[in-house]
Amino acid sequence: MSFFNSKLRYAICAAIDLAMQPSHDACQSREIAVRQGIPGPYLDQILAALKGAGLIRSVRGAGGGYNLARPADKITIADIVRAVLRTDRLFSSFSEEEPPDLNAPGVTWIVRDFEEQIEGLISSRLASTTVADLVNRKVELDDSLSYMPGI
Amino acid sequence: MSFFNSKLRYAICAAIDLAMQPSHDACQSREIAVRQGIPGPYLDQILAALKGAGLIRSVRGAGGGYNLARPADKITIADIVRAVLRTDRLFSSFSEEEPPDLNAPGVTWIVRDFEEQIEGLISSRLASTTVADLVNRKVELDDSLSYMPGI
DNA sequence: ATTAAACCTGACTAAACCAGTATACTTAAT
DNA sequence: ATTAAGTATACTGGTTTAGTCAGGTTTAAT
Repeated sequence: MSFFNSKLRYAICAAIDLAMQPSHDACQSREIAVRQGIPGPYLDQILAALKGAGLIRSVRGAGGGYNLARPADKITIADIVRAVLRTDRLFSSFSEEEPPDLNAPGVTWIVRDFEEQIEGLISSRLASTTVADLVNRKVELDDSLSYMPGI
Repeated sequence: MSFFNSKLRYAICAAIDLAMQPSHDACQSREIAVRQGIPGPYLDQILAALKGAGLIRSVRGAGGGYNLARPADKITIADIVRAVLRTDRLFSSFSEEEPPDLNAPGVTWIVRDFEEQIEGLISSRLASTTVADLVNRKVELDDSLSYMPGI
């Protein structure tokens, strides 16, 4: 079991890739695909989803490409997940639709309630992490690895 | 997207159901299935998985049935998930096998690393919640709902 | 000894989902 | 007009999900 699927991972990678490019020049999907090792046509689908959610902008035609639609610190991972899933909530909520049976919340209800607590945990982490955070993390790691004192 | 699948939910329900029965009398799978609304033959598979992991014990033959193998506060939800998944780790680990490339941890690595942080969050919650906790939660809710002051 | 109630095993299946491919089309710059 | 780029949608092989089903074994009660 792993938490993200490949589509989600690709989408996040693509967003980070765009965030790391010098701004204002549009990035072609082909370049992103090569840099990040994502199958070209599959990436196109993913970029379409990101665009549909307004996270990236595109310029069509020759010399066109993609750009982030907002600063990287205004795009959360939760935004990306929602975009790829084409939904406006991360998890299908249950307790709102099915309030506990008065006098007898079934065992099932208890389990779903617990499940939603975990989902809440996940959601808040996804919503509090931005693309910029991940870019920073990469830069930090790059620095700490290339500067090796004593070598 | 929802976090548990139905098999997992059924397994947790079954464990709670067993925990709520007066101890020492074995519980038949049929009874559990009816009480919790779980398809009979499917529940059998699930109980087999729980038994395989040593979480429940069974007594065969007429008048037989199932019991928790340990006190409910010694069985965590993580135990149940591992049992149903028939694996000994909740999530497939990545960073142990693939350390970051020295001089250049790829974007992919950063994403997987983030993913594992989330997985850690989930794991610790699953491991710190026991079947007894969920039983208690049910009892609390039952009480607070049946005692309605002013009615 | 027989029987019925229970658990055990493994094969099977329809539907959905995943991870892509493939194809045809639109748009814009040269 | 040509070409390089994004857009849209259909398709496909493989896997997973959510079960079902048939048959076998064990045990307790009669």
